[in-house]
Amino acid sequence: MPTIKDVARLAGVSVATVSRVVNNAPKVSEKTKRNVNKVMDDLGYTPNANARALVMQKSMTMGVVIPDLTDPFFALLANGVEEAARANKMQLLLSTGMIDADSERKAITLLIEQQCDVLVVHSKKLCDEEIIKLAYRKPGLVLIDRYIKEIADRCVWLDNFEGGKTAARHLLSLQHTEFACISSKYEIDDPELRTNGFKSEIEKAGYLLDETLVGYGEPNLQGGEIATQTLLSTGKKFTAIFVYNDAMAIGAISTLENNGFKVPNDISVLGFDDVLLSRYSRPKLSTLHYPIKEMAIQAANIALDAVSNNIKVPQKREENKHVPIIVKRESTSLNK
Amino acid sequence: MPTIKDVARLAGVSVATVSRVVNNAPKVSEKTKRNVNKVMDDLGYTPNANARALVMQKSMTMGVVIPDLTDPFFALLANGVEEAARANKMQLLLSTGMIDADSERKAITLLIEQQCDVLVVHSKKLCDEEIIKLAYRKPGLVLIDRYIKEIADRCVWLDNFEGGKTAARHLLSLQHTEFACISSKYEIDDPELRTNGFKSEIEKAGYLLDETLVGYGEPNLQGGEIATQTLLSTGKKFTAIFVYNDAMAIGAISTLENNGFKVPNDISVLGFDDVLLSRYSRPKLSTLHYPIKEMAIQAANIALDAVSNNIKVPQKREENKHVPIIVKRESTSLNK
DNA sequence: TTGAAAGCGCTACCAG
DNA sequence: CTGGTAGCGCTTTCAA
Repeated sequence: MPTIKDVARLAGVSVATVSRVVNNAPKVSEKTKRNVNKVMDDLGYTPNANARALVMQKSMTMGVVIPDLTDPFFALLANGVEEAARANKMQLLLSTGMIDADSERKAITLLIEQQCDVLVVHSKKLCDEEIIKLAYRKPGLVLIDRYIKEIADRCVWLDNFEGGKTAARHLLSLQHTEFACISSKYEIDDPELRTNGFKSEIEKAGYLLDETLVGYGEPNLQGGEIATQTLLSTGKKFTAIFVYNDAMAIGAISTLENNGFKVPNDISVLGFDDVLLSRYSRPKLSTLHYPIKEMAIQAANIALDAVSNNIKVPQKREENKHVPIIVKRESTSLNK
Repeated sequence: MPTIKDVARLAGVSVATVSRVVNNAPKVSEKTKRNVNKVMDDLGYTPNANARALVMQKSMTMGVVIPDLTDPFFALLANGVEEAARANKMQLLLSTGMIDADSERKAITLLIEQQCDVLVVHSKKLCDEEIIKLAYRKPGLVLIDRYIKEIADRCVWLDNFEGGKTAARHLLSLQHTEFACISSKYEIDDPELRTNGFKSEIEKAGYLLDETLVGYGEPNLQGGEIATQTLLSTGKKFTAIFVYNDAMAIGAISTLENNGFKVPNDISVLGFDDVLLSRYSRPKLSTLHYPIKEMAIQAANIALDAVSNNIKVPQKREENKHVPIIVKRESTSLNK
């Protein structure tokens, strides 16, 4: 690969001049500019971003850590960060770290080594203290999808409890009174918060959420199918189910229909997330929209602000908290 | 951020020594090693990958360019590259470049500037010559999902024509004789190749593919719905449809069912790609498995070989060509 | 087993 | 408008 020196030599100018035309700095004569550009073209010269980052002390690079690219939810999160990167002429680095604290830590470390200026991190397994420490070390690090009080202005998160309540309100407004709920067995806060929010609003309205009508499963199609089967096997009646996520909800619909129930006529099914899947399901899934892409972009922008120490307006915490909203499609309807 | 010098100073050793313990080079006494490690810990020192890349002349970085992260197909491609990167302790850089040649070129250039050692590129719009030139400049660049004769050993691609034929054979074996086909209106080779392959095999078997029973649409749910509506409006009879991709196929099923046709009982629907979606559809979609993740991993490995000039065994071209295979699920069945 | 120093490719400052 | 040069953080000889 040709370097700036090669260009300088062939163009008969100094490296300083080449640098100037590369970054089109003001004071270069048209003539030399043309000349240098030509040489660069001939040589197929590309500036070395590493060298530049080294001297500039910034890499124009934005990192994101997510558990898994194949999960459409996280792909959308990455997509948001990528868009923010592109908008700021930065390059996206991506690390995946799932399952355990170790791999999450490793993913973050790798990105820090690469000198990412900003870092949008999705981490569920690293403990609070460790993340707080990282956040202090790295001003451009923002946490997404998780709330830690001590660094609240560096977090962008969803109010899952409120989401559960919103779900309940939707179903209640459709005059349902007999509810079931499917949750995830994964050990993170979200499922519990959603279920509790749902339950609290149901009870506030004077109804009950039967303990045995709360099912659990892996947060995917099959998990939804199995959990629904279990719900059905209680023999208890319910006319509406609130499901942890869209994938499980689609599994629920499938099992329900296989057992002779029509969705939504006999039973309404409400998902969560509003991923692509929900629009592809038949009936199209009613769900709660999780604005993950917008949240990702916001996270990136907060980080960007932090590093360019723009007056560093400490964000109002409330603005970093998001609330999912109902997207009513076809899988929920009036109870009759 | 603390640098190697800070560590050296505080540990009372030279930077050379620190470097040795960071890279755990052999000849360092246990004692200094412990000492230096402690200082690094206290300081929260992280090596600067840019500086390292600069002197080592390699970045331990793998780049991938795809059109769009939100498309599950491309997410899976990126996922494959990411896995290869992780397996080789490299970091993943991702650039998106869709729509036009310009943005594809820009995406690739960005990655080259970042000094990615290997580069897996999905590009449909850049012309052959330009890609060939890039491939010569950059030994670690491998093209995925496209075949260019001159650099065949740097390409990993799918035989779309053969895929169309496979689709036909599947439907033929199910005793269908009246066919329709839905293609994509996008201006790339793939749709045409698939349709032509399909047609050729149908005709070989002595049947016809009615020109008016070949529909076109955007390669998404809605495109499939609209195209199917058009097909239906011809009033002509068909018992099997071969659809360009899974998203459109699901749209087709939806429209078919809305018009009173049962899938697969009245009409069989066959998709292409075998993305996640196909398992979430009801009936579950029969489709052709496009091994994009494996192809991505292979592409990364070819690139890796090329840069570490491992005897540089020129790959057998045939090995770089992949053929989709039928995944029979529920949307296709015996014609009766 | 350790240290000194050159140099990777680039930017930015200071001179001219 | 242009050139010379220090130095970004690191690895890697070469000496000690």
